[in-house]
Order: sequence, then C-alpha cells, then structure tokens
Amino acid sequence: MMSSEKIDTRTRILVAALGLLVDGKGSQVRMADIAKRAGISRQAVYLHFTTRADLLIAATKHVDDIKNIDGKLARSRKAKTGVERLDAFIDAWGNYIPEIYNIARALIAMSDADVEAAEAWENRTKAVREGCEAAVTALKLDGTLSPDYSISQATDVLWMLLSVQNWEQLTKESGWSQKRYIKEMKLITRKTLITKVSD
Amino acid sequence: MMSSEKIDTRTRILVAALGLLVDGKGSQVRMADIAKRAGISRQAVYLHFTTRADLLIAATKHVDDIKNIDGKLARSRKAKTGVERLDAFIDAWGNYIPEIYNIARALIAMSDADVEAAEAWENRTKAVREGCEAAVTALKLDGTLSPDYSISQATDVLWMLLSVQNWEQLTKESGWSQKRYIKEMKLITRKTLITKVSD
DNA sequence: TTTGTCAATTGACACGGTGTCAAGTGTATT
DNA sequence: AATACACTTGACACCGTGTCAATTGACAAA
Repeated sequence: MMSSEKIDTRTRILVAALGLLVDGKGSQVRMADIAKRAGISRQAVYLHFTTRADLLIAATKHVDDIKNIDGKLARSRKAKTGVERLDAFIDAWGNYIPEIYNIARALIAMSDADVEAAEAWENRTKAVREGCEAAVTALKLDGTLSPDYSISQATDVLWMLLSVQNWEQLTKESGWSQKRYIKEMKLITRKTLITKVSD
Repeated sequence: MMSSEKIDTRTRILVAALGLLVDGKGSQVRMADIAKRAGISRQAVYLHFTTRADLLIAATKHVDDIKNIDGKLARSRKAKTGVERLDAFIDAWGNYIPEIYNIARALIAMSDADVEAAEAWENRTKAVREGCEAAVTALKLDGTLSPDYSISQATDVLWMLLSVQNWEQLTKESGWSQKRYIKEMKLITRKTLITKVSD
C-alpha cells in the first residue's frame, strides 16, 4: 500500500492548479488545463471538485496548509511591545502575500461571478483584519496608538494599507522589491498609527 | 432634424451601459442587457462598438466628458502651497472615484481577459499617477516633502493610497462615508508624506 | 416616382468554456 | 467470479460573445 509514492489524485489536481496559477496567466486557468497538467481527464476533475470555484477555494486552503500561515501569524503574536507586534505582523503577512498572490487574483476575479469564491476570499481578508485588530489593540494597550483613531478606525486603516491590492500595486506597478515593500510598510504604518513620542 | 430630441443611438447605448453598471451587479452586465435597455437589438450594438471591451472603454470616456474630470483636476492645480494642492487633488480625485467606481470594476474585471480593457484602465491610473506626481512635486518645491522619500517614491505611496481599491475597501468593506474617506485620506497623506514642521 | 443609402431588424450560427450524463475499462478486494 | 471504485471516452446542454446574410423602413436625391 505504501503510504507515500502514489499521491492522492485530489492533491495532484490541487498541485496542478497551483502550478498553473503561479506561472500562468492569472485567472485564465481553465479546468481542461488543470486536468491536463494533473495527467487526468477533464471530467475526472469533477469527480473531486464540484465547480471551478470549489477547486480554487480548496487550492488556497492547500497553500495555507503547506506554507503554514497560521504558524507564522501565531509567532507574531508573541512580540512584547505593540510596535514590535505590528512589525512582526507586517513581516508575517507581508511576506505571505507573494505566496498566495496568484490564487488571490484568480479568486478575486471570480468573486463577482461566483458567490462561493467571493465568500472564500472574504473569509481570508477577514482573518487578516483580525490580525490587524490584534496588532492595533496591542498598540492601544501600550498607549502608543495615535489619538486620531479608535481601535476600529485604526484597524480599518491598517487593513487597507496591508491589502493584497496595495502589495500588487507597489511591487508590480511601481516596481518595489519585496524587501522594500516590507520596510516601507513598517514606516508608513508607524507614521499613520503611532502617536508621536516626544519625551 | 432637430439638433436635440433624437439622441444618437451610440450615446443611448452608452447611457444604457452606464445605467446598468451603476445600479447593476458590476461586471455581470451583458451585451444583451445593454441592448435591451437601449431599446435596440443585441446585434445593433455591434454596429457601434466592435467588442464589449470597446463599449466599456467608450463608456468611461463618456463619463469623463459628462462629469468633466479634467476640469476638476485642473482646478486643483491652481492651489498656492503644496499642501493645499495635495488637499485639492484628494478632493477632486477622491470625489470622482464614486462616479466611475462601477465602470472601473467592470474594466478591472475584464483586464485579465482583455488586453484592450487592461490598457484602458492602465491609461486612467497612469493619469492619476501624474496628478499624484504633480502634487508631490509641489510639496518638494515648498520644502514640505518628507525627507524619507524621493519624488518618485512619494508618488508611488500617494498613488497607492488614492487607489480605487482602497476607496472601495474603506467605503464598501469598512463602511466609511465618502466625507470621512476624504477627511482621513488628507490626514494619512499628511502624516506619511509631509515633513514634521517643528519650528 | 424611382433609386440609393443607411440604420436597424431577424434569425441562424460558430466558438469557447463550464458542467452533466451514460456507457465502458481496468484494477484491486472479497 | 463478483463487486466496487477510480477513471476514461464521447456526447451534449447551456451561456455569452461575436459574425453573417437577408430583409425592412425611412429619408434624400434624381
């Protein structure tokens, strides 16, 4: 029986889909392409996933498992001060974005056609928002959160700043390196969210 | 003959498309829907626009003409100081976003399937970027631009902050009012781009 | 009045992509 | 030998885009 060697067809499909999404033309990946890459018939894909959206959603979950985003985010929660925690969160999430960027694009593209896809993507962004809120709350507890904002408002702002679209714009349109993106985001969030330390 | 009264079919189509985009389900607007609303046959639409992308692009230009975005942006260029100019630009562009939001969505959605649509949208964002650059340059001349950034870097940041996606996230996801969006954007841009005046 | 032009109409169709269905094949299990 | 299961092949319905051909109706010029 061999526990390894023969990989689950379902995961082979997921891997194929991810492969195409990564080096492919974003949301233009068709069911037939995925099947071909997985080495099975197009129809067989439907034996494992009821719709394209279903498959895409499963693909993002699969990436989460492999890359262990939860673990990375958890580590950011251990930081002592609020500012350190903010930085750690930006490190964790900001460096995760490139990993899921292509799938994100596909999911976002499907979102206005497919409710399921929209919900899947919303779940993910909501999770990020929670991370933002936790970081903001830590700032508040330290007394370093800017008096301009309530926790909820500051969360809105941080969430906006750390959106996939902003990452996309800065790195893809403006040509920023990943390293620079992280560095500048830390700076911008400091400037906007953290109170002026004058003593 | 009557110069008015009988409106150009082409514009009737554009108006129909815009109407559907505004109160409709974003990018889900079909050629048949537009034709129906314009009161003509689906095929007749193709007598005026070669493709759906073509129509959508023409629709954005039509909005620009009607709402006179150029005029509004031009006014922002008259401000005396750099900071005033930045505010005026945010007022002009930020308040224009809701007008084009739905068309923007449709255009963005088509962008990874249709090269023309992608270019049309890119042209528009490029125009916004130029506005950002002009505002940033004005700050630089005043000596109020933060030493953290070169003109080009500051433009990247401002451009990112004023993206349609950020407007969408803050107003649609976080529930900010338009008024608040404008107010907070002015604040955030000040905090990130403007040097601390300590004297 | 006839002729021509032009916008629009009707109806049919090709294409590409998703999702479904039915019948068949090969292989491992019992 | 019988059964179950994963997968295959081939056909097909559905939808939306874009195309084509033949027709209609109005208005203008001769």
